[in-house]
Amino acid sequence: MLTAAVRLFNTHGYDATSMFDIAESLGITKSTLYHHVSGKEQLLTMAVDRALGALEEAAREALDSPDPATVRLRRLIRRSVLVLAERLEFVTLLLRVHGNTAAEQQAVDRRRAFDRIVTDLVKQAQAEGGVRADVDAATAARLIFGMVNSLIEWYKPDRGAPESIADTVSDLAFDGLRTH
Amino acid sequence: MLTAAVRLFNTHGYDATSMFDIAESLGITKSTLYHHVSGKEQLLTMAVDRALGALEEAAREALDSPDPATVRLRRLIRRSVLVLAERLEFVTLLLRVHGNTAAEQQAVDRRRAFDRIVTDLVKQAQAEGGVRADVDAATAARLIFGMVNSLIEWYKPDRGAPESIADTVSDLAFDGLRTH
DNA sequence: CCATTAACCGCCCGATCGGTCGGTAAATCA
DNA sequence: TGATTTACCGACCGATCGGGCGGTTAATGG
Repeated sequence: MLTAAVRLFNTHGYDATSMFDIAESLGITKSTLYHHVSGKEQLLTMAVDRALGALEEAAREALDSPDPATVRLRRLIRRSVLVLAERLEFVTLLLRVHGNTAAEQQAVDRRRAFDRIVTDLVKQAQAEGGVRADVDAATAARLIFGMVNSLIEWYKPDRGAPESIADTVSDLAFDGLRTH
Repeated sequence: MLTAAVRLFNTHGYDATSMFDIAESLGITKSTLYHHVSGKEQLLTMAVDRALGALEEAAREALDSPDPATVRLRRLIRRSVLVLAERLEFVTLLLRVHGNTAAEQQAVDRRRAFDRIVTDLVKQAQAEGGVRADVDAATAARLIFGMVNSLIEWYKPDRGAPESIADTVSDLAFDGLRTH
């Protein structure tokens, strides 16, 4: 039921998807749908929670590990790609949310907390000497995760296994396009 | 008038923005707004045209130049960042469009044509030996422009001059995070 | 100065939306 | 078996939306 809603939200947009559409895609009526969920916003909340939960666990791992920041950053990038690939539809919805309601604002705040963790990790990696120090840490963090997050625009299971995509992304993030 | 509409589309979402909202933000009535534009969809079409026009001109430059593909690719990345920064609101709207109407579908098609040009450029650069050949060209193109396109999520004029952001992006794209 | 055009407005319409309510059939449990 | 809960439905409501219509004022040009 949640997955059906998320699929419709992603293909037609959250606002453009009516509760009738969701009910119809499930072969039930709108009334029945309301018997199971409290409203449209709850569907959104549950969906973005599922995405944020996985992302936050990956971030927690990166914080708790005793390894150097550079390897923790690389691992967080890889893990994030895997989360994106595995929960593609939920993360897609999350990344399209823009804080127009209270529930959306909360999701945006949690996303920002994630971004802050990444920025701090980049800063530590720079201090360690593992990452070049001539780029602003916040900018680099945003750009690298811009790369990661772009998966929601193009990733499909037949475009490669999540693990191999994760390798490509972290390779490109650390070594760039140039031949070595 | 167009810019007012685009600003509202970006902050509240296209569907969530009513023609009344747009008219109100201009200090006119809905009737007057309809006297100047044929409808809501025309506003969207005009806005994405303004974004696609600039992007397509950058792509044309990259195609017409006699330089090696590697330098043309780098130039296209830089020019794209500049277009994103200068026409941020229009490109933001463009990148959020998902082909739900005929007009939107046309915009998506033109975006895909742009992506194809980038992929071809990466392929040529790989053939030249200027770009590593161990990553799939289409994947690399999508990831690099995922990085570029992420600007719509965070760029503000006070976060640096467009030119310096363009340098950072192309540096990161070609050389990565690693210290050299 | 008069006719035409452009800019503007108030009022209305049909459609759609999120959500509610009263009630029925089916499952569960004592 | 009888009572209670759960799943389900049709009909309805108030609000909002994109858009249209008829008419008025202001500018323009011969």
